[in-house]
Amino acid sequence: MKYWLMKSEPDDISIDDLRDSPNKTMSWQGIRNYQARNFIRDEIKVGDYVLFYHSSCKVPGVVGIASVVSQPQLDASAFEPQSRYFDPKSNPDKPRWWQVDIQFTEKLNQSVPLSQLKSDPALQDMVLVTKGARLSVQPVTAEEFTHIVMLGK
DNA sequence: GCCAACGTTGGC
DNA sequence: GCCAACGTTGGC
Repeated sequence: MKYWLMKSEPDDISIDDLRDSPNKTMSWQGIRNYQARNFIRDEIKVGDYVLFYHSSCKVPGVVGIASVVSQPQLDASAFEPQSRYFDPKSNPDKPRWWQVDIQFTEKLNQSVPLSQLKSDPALQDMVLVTKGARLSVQPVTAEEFTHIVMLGK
């Protein structure tokens, strides 16, 4: 089982939006970065654990836990001209972008802000802290995952 | 709103 | 294949 961190802008989709979705599940559409796409397409498996991260907001940080509940699927929003995620270079014969479904598990009792992640000696090797500042889907170690969840209790 | 960091594009 | 120009992300 693997562990991931996924970012979302809460003004767009927040942890509460995920919790309030049908079956507490959403298709994670709109990934338009190749490195993130490769993780989604090639490495993510059903049952993997996800730290849900709020970015581009007042207090960025980890706010909850989710899990992966589908195999990778084509991201059909790339084919829809009216979609904000439309990509004319992707088409069903030559798909470029992929998605998975994720399901709400729980909201942390207290969110763990980026400032805390950055200052915690146990988390200095996190992709988020080192080089992944702009990567919207990134791997997390089991130790990092457990540690962050503990901080949020 | 600014801007640093980084990714992508495209000319050569 | 290099690299300049440009676009995007995301913290502050």
